[in-house]
Amino acid sequence: MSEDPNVGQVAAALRVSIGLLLRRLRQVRVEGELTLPESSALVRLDRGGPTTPSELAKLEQISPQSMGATLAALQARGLVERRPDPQDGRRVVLSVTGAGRDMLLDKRNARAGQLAQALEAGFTPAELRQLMAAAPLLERLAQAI
Amino acid sequence: MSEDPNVGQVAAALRVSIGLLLRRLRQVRVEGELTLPESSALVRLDRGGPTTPSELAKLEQISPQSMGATLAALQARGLVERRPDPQDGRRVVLSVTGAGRDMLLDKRNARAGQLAQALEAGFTPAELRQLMAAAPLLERLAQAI
DNA sequence: TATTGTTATACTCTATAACTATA
DNA sequence: TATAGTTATAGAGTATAACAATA
Repeated sequence: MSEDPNVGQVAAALRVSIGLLLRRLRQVRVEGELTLPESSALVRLDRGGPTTPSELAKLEQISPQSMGATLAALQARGLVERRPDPQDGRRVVLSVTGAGRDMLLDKRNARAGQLAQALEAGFTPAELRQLMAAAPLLERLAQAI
Repeated sequence: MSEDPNVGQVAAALRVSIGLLLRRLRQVRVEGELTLPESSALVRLDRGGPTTPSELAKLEQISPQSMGATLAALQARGLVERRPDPQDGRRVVLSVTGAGRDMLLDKRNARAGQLAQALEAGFTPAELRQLMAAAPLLERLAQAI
C-alpha cells in the first residue's frame, strides 16, 4: 500500500552510504594536515572556548583517554595549550593557540571546501535540500542509538 | 524563494552528523551482529549479485587486502561463499548464501539491529522516507569527493 | 608483463583497565 | 570515596609492500 520504507531497509542503506562517505573523508588526509578527530576537537575548542579534556570528550562522544591522545597530538604541534585550573588542581584547561586558529582557517578551506566543491559540482538544489534535511535526522539518530 | 542551502552549510552539517553517527555505530557493537564493513559488503554483494573481491573493494573504495579481511570474516560465518571462476583461474567469485540473505532480509533480524531499533522508535514515516532518499545521495557524494 | 588474490606488517582511532593526584 | 587526568594495552579497520599463481 504505502511506500513507507521499512526500518530495516533504511538502516541497511544508511550503513552503506555512511561507511563510504566516512572512508572517503578519512582518505583525503594530506601531509601536514589535521586528522579528522584532531580537526573535530580543535573546531569544537575554538567554538566553545577554553574547557577541559573530559568535557571535550563528552561533546565528541568518545572516551577521555581517546580525547587525551588527540589533544596530546594537537599540543605537540602547538595548536592548543594547557594550563592548570587555579580553582581545582585536578583539572586542566585547554585553549586554542594563535597557530591553532590559523590552522583552522586553512583546514576549513581544505576539507569542508572539498566536500562543498563536490556538492556544488554534482548536485542539484533539490538534492542539496534533501541532504540538508537529512543532516539533523542523522545527528538525532546518532544520539538515539 | 532562494532557500537553496549553500554548499558550505550542507558540507559542514553532513560532516558533523556523519562523524557522530559513525562513532556511535562503531561503539555500540552487539554480539552476533555484523560489523560496519561486513554489513556494507554483504548488502552490496546482495544488491549487485555475484562478483569478485577486487570489484567489491573498488565499489567500497578500500584496498583489495582490506576487503579480503572483511570477506574472510563473512565466509567464516557462512554468509558468503566463494568459488573459482571457471574462465579465469586467478579469480574468485563471491555470492551471498541463503544464511546471508536471511541475515539481510529477516525482518526480526533487521528490527533487532541497533540502527533499525532507533529508527523505529524515534522517527516518523516521513522522516524515514527522507533518510531513505538521502542514502543514495550520500553514496554519490562519497564517490564525487 | 599485467592482473588477481594472499600474507605480513604497521598506522590510526578507539576502547577498557589500572594508576596518580586532588577534592 | 569520587573525580580529572595519564599510562598501558588491545582490537577494529585500514594501508602499503612483497609474494604466488594465472593470464
